[in-house]
Amino acid sequence: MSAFDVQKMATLGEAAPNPRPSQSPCSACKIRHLTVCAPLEESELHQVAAITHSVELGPGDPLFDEGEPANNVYNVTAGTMKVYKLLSDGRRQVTGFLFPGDFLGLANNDIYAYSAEAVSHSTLCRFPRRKLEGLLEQFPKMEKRLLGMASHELAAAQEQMLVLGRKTAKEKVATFLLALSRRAEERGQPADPVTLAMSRADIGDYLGLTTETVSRTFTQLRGSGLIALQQGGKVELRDREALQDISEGG
Amino acid sequence: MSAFDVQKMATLGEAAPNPRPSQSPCSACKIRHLTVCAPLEESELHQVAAITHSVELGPGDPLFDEGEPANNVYNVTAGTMKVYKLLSDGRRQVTGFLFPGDFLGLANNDIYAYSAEAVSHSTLCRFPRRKLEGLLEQFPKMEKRLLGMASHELAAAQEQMLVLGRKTAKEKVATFLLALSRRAEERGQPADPVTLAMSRADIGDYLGLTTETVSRTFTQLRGSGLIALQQGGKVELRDREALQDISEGG
DNA sequence: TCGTCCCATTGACGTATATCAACGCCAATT
DNA sequence: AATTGGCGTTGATATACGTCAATGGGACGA
Repeated sequence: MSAFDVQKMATLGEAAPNPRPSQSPCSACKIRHLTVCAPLEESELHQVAAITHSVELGPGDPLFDEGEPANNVYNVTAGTMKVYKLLSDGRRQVTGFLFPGDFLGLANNDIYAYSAEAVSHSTLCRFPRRKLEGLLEQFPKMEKRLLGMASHELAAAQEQMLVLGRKTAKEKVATFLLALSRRAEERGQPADPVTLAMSRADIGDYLGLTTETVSRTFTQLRGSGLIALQQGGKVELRDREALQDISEGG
Repeated sequence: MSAFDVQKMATLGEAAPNPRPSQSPCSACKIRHLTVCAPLEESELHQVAAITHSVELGPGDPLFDEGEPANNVYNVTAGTMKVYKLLSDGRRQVTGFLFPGDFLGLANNDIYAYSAEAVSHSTLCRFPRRKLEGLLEQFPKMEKRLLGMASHELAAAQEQMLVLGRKTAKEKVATFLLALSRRAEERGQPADPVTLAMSRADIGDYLGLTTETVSRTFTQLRGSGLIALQQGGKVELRDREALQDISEGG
């Protein structure tokens, strides 16, 4: 068992102190590409760079846990993260997967409402909350940008409620694959084959299914020729139109 | 599917003209109490009043439909609204119930992502989007307030994902009743008995259940002495602690 | 090279909830 | 008073998905 795993188990068992992920100041060069910074002028970027730090996480590393004081917000710059909520008996709901450009850690009270953990090796840009607030005061356009991102997330959350509450397993998986493909495309990555960085268990916890049902549904879609499972967790979408029809309940 | 449902779907099928709800300018007196206006000075309120109109809806009246151009945002001032999304075959997911103080109509592209309809007789304050944007430019603290409200909604949406994806029918209903009670309390209304303005079908579509299962679950909770069903859709919470335990999966 | 562990897959079986159907209540209408 | 329609409740049955269990493969360390 690796040192990493020991650390993780301790975190789960007792309220362990936060892991100490590697950190270094964010370079202005990278800051420029952060989604929240899009509206800023070149001359304003260094003020953002002054308050940020880079964080690096390996697969399975926690970033923060539900209930912790929300001292930071983060922008994903590389890798894949997942955010989730737990019930006391261990049932888990993954509320989202996060990719480069995505934002996390906004909390309306001062406590994180969910836990965040790396799915694959990831890097993030950390904004101390207090300092960020000063920045937002200074740059209302940055605040406007944040509002836009929050609205976007809210719409995604409502869409996911429809998935969780009213779609069948097959429809859920088809919806998931297409959404993942679209998001990959948005980031300029290949939309087909889609890379599934996360495990079947994670997908199940995202879609309100068990790993077994997810697996069976993949098998079923493969049997119908709609997808093909490749090496390295890649999924080829062989018939997007049919998947689209299924995802809409057609 | 009942005749009622068919009729409703027909309304959606053809791009029906918007209902023409009764409208009148919002008085500054009421504006003052709008949640978005909380941060504003007395002297600033009349500028808000200048752009708003009051809208009145009866039970079942639509406010807007998913896919329509999002020309307005609204603040509920009285009554109960519901917002929902539909699948092509009529399956419905209610993504939220809205009470006085709640905001709706924020859309990050220019299209409503969901439909909104009155549950009970309701009044709302309408903000034309373009004019509101000017106002937000002028009052950054109003924008900050909006961001706070959006964050709050986002947290609620994530909580609801946990409910939809991972809770049993009994846990769902217990969670729902407690949440409704808390929200009534926040608005200064009696937390017990809770008034259920919405039908069993609406509750089912909110919790990812059928009306029958909702009904049976109420019956079951009543049988255990945890709730009592009163006249007028009121529910007495006779054992909040037990309900709380159930809602958390204990 | 061989275990070990984790993960994905597959099978057999169980069950929570959906579906289909009937009934009663209440309010509105005639 | 009789009729109608919407809504909530209850019962019988069906089924999609969960649960439990076994197997196999790839990554990793001894």
